[in-house]
Amino acid sequence: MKTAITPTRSENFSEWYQNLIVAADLAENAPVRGCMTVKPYGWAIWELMRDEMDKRIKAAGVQNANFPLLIPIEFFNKEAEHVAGFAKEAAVVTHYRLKMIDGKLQPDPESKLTEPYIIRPTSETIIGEAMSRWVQSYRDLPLKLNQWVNVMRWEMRPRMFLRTSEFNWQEGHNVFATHDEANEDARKMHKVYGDYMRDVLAIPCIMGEKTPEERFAGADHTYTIEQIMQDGKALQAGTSHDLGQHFAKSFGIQYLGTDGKLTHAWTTSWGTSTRMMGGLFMTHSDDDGLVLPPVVAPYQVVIIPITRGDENIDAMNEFTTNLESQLRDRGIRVLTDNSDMRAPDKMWKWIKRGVPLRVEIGGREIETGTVTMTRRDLGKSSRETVSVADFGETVAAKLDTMQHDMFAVAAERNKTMIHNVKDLAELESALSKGTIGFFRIKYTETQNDRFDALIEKYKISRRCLDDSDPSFVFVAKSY
RNA sequence: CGGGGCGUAGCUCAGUCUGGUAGAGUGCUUGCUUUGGGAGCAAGAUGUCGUAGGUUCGAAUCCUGUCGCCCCGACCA
Repeated sequence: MKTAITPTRSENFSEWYQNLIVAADLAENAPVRGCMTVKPYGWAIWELMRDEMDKRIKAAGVQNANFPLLIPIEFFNKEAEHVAGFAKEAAVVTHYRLKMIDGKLQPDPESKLTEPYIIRPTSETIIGEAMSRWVQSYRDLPLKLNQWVNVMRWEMRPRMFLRTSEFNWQEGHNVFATHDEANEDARKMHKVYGDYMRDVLAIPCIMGEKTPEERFAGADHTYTIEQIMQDGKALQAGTSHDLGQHFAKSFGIQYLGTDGKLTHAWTTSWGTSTRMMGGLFMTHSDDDGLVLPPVVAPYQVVIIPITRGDENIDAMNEFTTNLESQLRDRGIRVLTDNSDMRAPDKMWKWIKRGVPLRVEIGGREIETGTVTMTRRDLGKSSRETVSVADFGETVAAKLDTMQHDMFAVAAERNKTMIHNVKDLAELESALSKGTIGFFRIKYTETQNDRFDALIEKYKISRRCLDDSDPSFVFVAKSY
């Protein structure tokens, strides 16, 4: 059978993924190394994802703000572990103007900055500096801030959406009076992320704490959301950190308590990025292209008029206008594709872009007052004809069902991707046989040289501890 | 940053070994016939052969430099 994307997932997953991005018109590689240009269709998906996440962040009592793109190097120096984590991938701004030298525009040597700036890879430091001034008294706490910005990390091996040198994200930074509150907050935002993945992106996740080996540079605890891709690899889709007092001490974030004593505060930070889009695409899509859960589909329904040139265009327009308004009244995003492409080409275009429901309208439907529709996730076999009178209600119900079905299908697949292994021997045996997915093993089994050798040999890593029993750890290959 | 591969039409690539006026498929444009899961025929347009230099009567082709991309490592929120 001919598929819209070649190679197929089973033939070559990573090439399939790259071709998917092109076929669905999501993004392209930018002229700047490691960076991508997100195209309108891709960005429309991001906007829906972002708006939904923003709503949930605000519901958690967080306010949005905006901090500078450039961070003084000295700020990075203040937290030793943090510097070590990001120094190797920092882009540095050293000059502030250009000059024509030998017919070429070059940084003007005269404009060299005495103190260079780093383009933010994350903003703990510059926000920490602000917090040290904003937090004076216990009355200023808790302080909860978030920003939606782009950041830059000089990646050696970029992959669209999954790892790009520049990416967009939200980073939340909260301050509390006590460690208990801070830790509770880190866990709370972790849960916000997990709920979001399930309800909005229809992606089942493994949620848990990072082991000390894998936690964020400068954190006491890192809580992660790990997704399982169709090829069994892990994707870290969001993290929430309990930063202890590290940044508070480095930046002097202190408050005067009711006891009249000056105490260092406790901070958290938590982020999700455009990487989530990569996870969304890799989780649900198939060999014919993108499959989007209705909640984040720019067009939830596309109406495709099938014309032969001999029908009454006015009747057709009247018919589709009625259908559109039925959907708009229910807040459903709909597009009628009146472009002059041939009908089969339109079909494939919207299949590749993952539109949840395709509606076909031709002379047959107009005559009988019916509508024919097909679900993207189930394909041709789900083609069904309903009466115009029930259209809006049927569509709303189908979109809702589809959102849940997509989660269920992914959850079912995840089950087959998680393997319990009792010791290293069993783990190695599975890996050597090419078993894909996550392996659940006693954490203590991974505390030795033999496990380190397996990491080296099979490119695996500890993804996170099992939330239901933290003496177990999940191990997998990752993106 | 190491190892390998590749830069030729919008896209995928042939042509390079063996130097001699730039090619195919697809897409695009136009027309007719078509149209319910990727239509057919016909006509047409499209290039600084990544880039800079060298060798040569002559370079996509040979030589040197350089830039970029992909894959595999190393590195990594």
